[in-house]
Order: sequence, then C-alpha cells, then structure tokens
Amino acid sequence: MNFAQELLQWYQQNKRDLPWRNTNDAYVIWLSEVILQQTRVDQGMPYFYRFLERYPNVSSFAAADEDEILKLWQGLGYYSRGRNMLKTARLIQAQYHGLFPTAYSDLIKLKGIGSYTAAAISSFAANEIRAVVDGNVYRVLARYFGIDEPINSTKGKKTFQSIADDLINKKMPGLHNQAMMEFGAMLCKPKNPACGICPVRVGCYAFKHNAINHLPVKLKKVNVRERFLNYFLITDGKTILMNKRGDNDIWANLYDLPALETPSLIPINELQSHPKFVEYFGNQKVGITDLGVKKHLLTHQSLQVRLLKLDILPLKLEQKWFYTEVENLKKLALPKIIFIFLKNIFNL
DNA sequence: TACCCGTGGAA
DNA sequence: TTTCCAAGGGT
Repeated sequence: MNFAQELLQWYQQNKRDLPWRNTNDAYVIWLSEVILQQTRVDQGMPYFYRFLERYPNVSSFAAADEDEILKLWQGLGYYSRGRNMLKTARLIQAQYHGLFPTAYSDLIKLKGIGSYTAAAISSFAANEIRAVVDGNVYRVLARYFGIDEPINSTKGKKTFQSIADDLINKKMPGLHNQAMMEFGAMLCKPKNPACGICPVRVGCYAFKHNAINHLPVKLKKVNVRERFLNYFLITDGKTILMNKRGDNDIWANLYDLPALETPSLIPINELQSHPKFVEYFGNQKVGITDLGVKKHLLTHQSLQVRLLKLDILPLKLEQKWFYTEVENLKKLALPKIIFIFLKNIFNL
C-alpha cells in the first residue's frame, strides 16, 4: 500500500465518532467547519450542538440577527466567523432559496469560506475531488515528504496544496481528506507524535532523519502589542452603563464597558486628570474603587484590563454608550474577560 | 503581502 | 511563566 492508502486504512480503524461525520448535509458540515477553524474539537463541540439546536437549517440561521449569533458565539473567539456566517446564510436564503451549495466553485465565493472550508464542504457533502490543506495536512506532508518550505509563505502554500492535490483519492475524496486530518490530529501531532505506532514511519522523511521537531517550518512569530484598558463600572445594581464596540478593533460589534485606553498602566489619580476622563466626568468629585487588573492574552495583543467602579454618573456619554438593565446583560455578547468581570459582580 | 482577528489546552 | 498552536479567512 502507498502512503495515502495506509492513512485511509488507519483512519477506518481509528477514527473518532464525531457528530458532523454522520451527515451529508452541507449546512451541518459548514456549521462544524467554520466553528472548528483555528479551534480545537473539544472547544468547538458544545458550540456546534448549541448552534444546530437553535438553527437546524440555513433558513433559521438566516433569520437570526447579529446580536443573537454573537451571543451564541460568545467565548469561542474570532467573532468575524459568526458575523460572516450570518451574511452567508442570508445570501444562501436569498440566492439559493435556502439550498446550501456543495460545489467548490460556489462555496469559495461565500464570506467566511476559504480554500480549506470550500474543499472540506464540497468533498464531505458531495464527494467533489478537492484536497483539504489545514494545519494537520501541512504537518503530515512536511514531515512525511521532508518539505522545509514555510507553510505560511505563498510559495509554501502552493507547494503543499499541489502535493495534497496529487495524493487525493479520486474515488473517496471525502474519506481521504478526513483521514489526512485525523491522522495529523491524533497521531502525527505537533508535539510528541506517536511515531512508535505510526503505520507510515518507514517512509517518513522526518522519522528517518530525526527531524520531527523541525518540521513543518513556519515563518516568524507575530509581535504582540501591549495595551492597557481602564474599564468603568457604573451601576446602581439594577442598570449599568455599557458600550457597543465598533468594527475596527478587537471584539468587533461585541459589548463591553465604557473604557479609557492608556499607553501604560498609570496610577488612578493620574487617570483622573486624563483629558478624556475630565471630559466624561468634569470636575465632579469621583469616588473610585479599584476592582483589580487582569491580564488577557490574544494572538496579537497582550491586554492589561483594569476594572474601576465609579460612584458617579458621567456628564457626557460617547455615542456608543448606553444604559441598560443588568437583567439584559445575559442577552449581550461580551468578550471573555468582560464576561468574567461582570459574572463575578452580578452572578450572571 | 503582511497583518489582523480569541480562547484555551498542553508542555 | 512562556510558548506553541488548533478542521483559517479577510483585508
């Protein structure tokens, strides 16, 4: 047996029973694939069930509003996935009469569906011959064939896609794709791969040359920006002042608290003389309780988030600020760090 | 093209 | 504590 045949056999004997593998419904597959983008199966699984129960088909998804989708997406991260899914669901409802397309050429045009997801849906739902290349496939191919081109360079991506295209099983493209990914996820893992029980280690370049830890090659890490956010908790216990975030920063269109960002973590008395603080609160005597600083890490940013309880109302509100019932908080999509703060305060 | 977008598990 | 990175895509 050749490489691909070995992996297919391994897959059929060792695959996990995952819920999105028991269907040909392109909508259900789309749901699972987008949820799983850059997300571990264990983390995405509960969201998959929640979304499928709430929106059993693309028509019901298309009928939702953005706040609903984002709320259900809360805690999963990369929130543009949820917003793009809504755009795509509405387009499918309008232009495809609610019938989810399965052709790669149609799928690739949709928001939130790139080359990986289009290949996954078309091969799983319709057995179209399209090779998926995700993080697992990059790793498996780089190690087995000894390819040291960076997986995040344009040239590297082309190379790996080309190899994956050559390998695909034209009679069982869907199964083949599943096998490649499952093999990477379960056996040819990033760290401590199970080479001892690997069915293809004899032909594996990395195993033979002791290069498991050097492949795949990835170009430079992102530099992480440090940010300091001072959040203002302004509440009487029944109502609270909230902020709706814009779409040009992290947590687009989610809700948080009124905030003042500073270049560094400054003392609270300095914060009180900040021009913006004065603009909001004027010369009022402001009682401030420091509820603490928490660190919150994102892929590209390291946030230090300070929560300050103010015992006074602002004289001026930014456009995106609004008062709402504390009871209404459970309907708003909140960034994880804000959710933790408010959960501890209000027992949400 | 380079950079942006969350969260959490594992080592 | 730090680092990596996970069924990637948009701009």
